[in-house]
This record gives sequence, structure tokens and C-alpha cells, in this order.
Amino acid sequence: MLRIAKLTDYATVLMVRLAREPARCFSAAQLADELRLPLPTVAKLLKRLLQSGLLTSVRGAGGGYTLAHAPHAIAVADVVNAIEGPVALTECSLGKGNCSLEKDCATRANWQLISRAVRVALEAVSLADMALPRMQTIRMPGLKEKTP
Amino acid sequence: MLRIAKLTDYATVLMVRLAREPARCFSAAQLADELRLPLPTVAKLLKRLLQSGLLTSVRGAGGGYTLAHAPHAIAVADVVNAIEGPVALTECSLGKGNCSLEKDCATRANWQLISRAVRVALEAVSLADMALPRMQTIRMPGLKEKTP
DNA sequence: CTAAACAGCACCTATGAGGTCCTATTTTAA
DNA sequence: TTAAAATAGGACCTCATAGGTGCTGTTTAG
Repeated sequence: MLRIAKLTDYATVLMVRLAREPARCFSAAQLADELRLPLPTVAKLLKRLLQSGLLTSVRGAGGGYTLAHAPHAIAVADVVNAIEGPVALTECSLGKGNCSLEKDCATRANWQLISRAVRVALEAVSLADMALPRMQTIRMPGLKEKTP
Repeated sequence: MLRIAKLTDYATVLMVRLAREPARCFSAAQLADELRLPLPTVAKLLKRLLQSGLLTSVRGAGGGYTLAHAPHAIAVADVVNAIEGPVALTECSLGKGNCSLEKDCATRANWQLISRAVRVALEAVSLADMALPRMQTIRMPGLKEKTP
């Protein structure tokens, strides 16, 4: 049904929680407990988010994780990228030529445009937005100029 | 990587092919042969597209499938809907309350907005657009009014 | 009457998402 | 100095489901 992976969903929940108190340092256990998510999964996600540079970590007792940037500077797209890689609705959108149609596939370039539109939608929303009780409307720059 | 199902990809290829000659009646075998796709899969997809009302069929010898509407009147969103159901990036976007966070999940409403943005992106592109060698730019009505 | 073609199931199976566990390593605090 | 609290980084399992196949009708042109 064109959904993001469940892990990505969890990851955004984690990031949004962190975004509500950007200064505070959260341990994996704290987050798992508060958000009612399984600890091993939370730990795994935090590690991935760390490796993608979205978090900073402090090791040892009293340690934990913090957002690496301000909430408004991290987009939902970043989280999606960190957990499931670049958004590309179709195989060929990635450029990898493992599509048997490839050559005469006029559809390809158009799918790339659609993928880009989706990427823009995800980039247009920051953690700060997600932390709000309810956003107004998504503004998508770059998609309203030309009209086919 | 936030991709559509491979079957959905195939389905759009099929639909775009049909859109290039809307008057012509194609058999499953013809399409499979021309597009180099496995026949059983093509047949299955055509059946689903038929049940969703996107195609009309003629049974018996010399039969086949035709678009149920003009190419510009069928959106990529329709194809996605037919094959993988409604676009809902997260579980809770569907409304079904099988999310343990549910109550105090402020993130929910915001994900719904994002899902909607993606839907709009898919609705903004018709089969006629996809049949073009290359689209210009996607115009997304309803997403450029308010600015958060 | 026969062959072409759709209609509608039922069923298989292999990949990978989702989840668990174990073993370092680092740091604080007693 | 030691113990406990945390992160770091793997390996590994397992199960749902996307993707694919087959079979048995039914319809229709010639």
C-alpha cells in the first residue's frame, strides 16, 4: 500500500520525541520505556540514526543520544533516508540498470519525476513540524512553477 | 527504500502501453510479448486492473483489454490504488486503530498530511503524461496555499 | 466444434523486514 | 579499583508476504 517500513515509522516517533527536548540526553531504555517500543529495536534504530549523522551519542553511564541538529534542520526525508535508503519508487529510479525494459522505457524519466515529488514532500516537513500538535499544510517548493 | 511494489511498476508499464493506442484491444499475450514481461504475471495484473474498473475486457477469441477511460482521465494514483490499495505511509494513516501509541501520538495527524501530499503527487500524473517522452514538471494543486 | 482468450481461484516459495542476542568498549560513580 | 550503566557492532533467526505459477471454468469468433 505504498507505506514506509515499520522501522522507519518507529524512527520518526523516536526523533520527534527527541525533538521535543533537544537539549536533553535520552538513553535507549528511557525512550523504549516512554514510547512503549521494544528496547532492542529502539537500540538498533538509534544506532542507524547515529551512523547517518542525525544523532550524537554519549557513551558510558549517564550517556545517551541527542539530536545532531536543531529540530527544524532535520527533515522527515532524512529519517527515511537513514533507515531505508534513498526514496526511489521504482527500481530504475535509482539509475541502476537492472531493468529489462530500460532502453525504450519512456516511463522511466517520468517515474523519476514522481519520485522527486515524493522526496520533496518528505523534505518539506521537519521534526519541528512533526512535533507540533497539528501542522497546517505542507508547502512544496519547486513543484508549482510549470504547469503541463 | 520507499518503493512501490514491483507489480505496481509492471502495471503502470502495461497501462502506459495501452494509453498509447487507446482504441486498440490488446490480449494479455500480446502485452507480455511486447513488453517482455512474464505472461502469468501480466494476466494477473490485467485482471486486477479490470476489477478496479480501469480496464474493460472482451472475452473469447480475438478478445482482450482496453482502457476504461481516456488516458488523461486515469492517474498513476489509480493504478497504485488498484494494485496495492490506498496510499498510507504509516499504519495509522489508514485510521485503523492498531497502533499502540494511538492516543498521545501527535505524529499521526502529521503523517496523514504527508501521505496526502504523496497521494496528490500520484494523482497529478495521468497515463497521458506518462506516455509522453518526458514530462515537464509535476503540478500539485492544493499544496501551495498556506505556508507553515 | 475447436481454439483463442478472459475469469477466478488455490497454492507455492524465497526474499527480506523485523526482531533477538551476544560480546566488546566506554564512562560514571561508589 | 571495581561495578554498573550505557553505547557499538556484529551475527543470526523466523515469519509474513510479495511475487510468481497452475489449474479449471466460461465465453466467443470462425
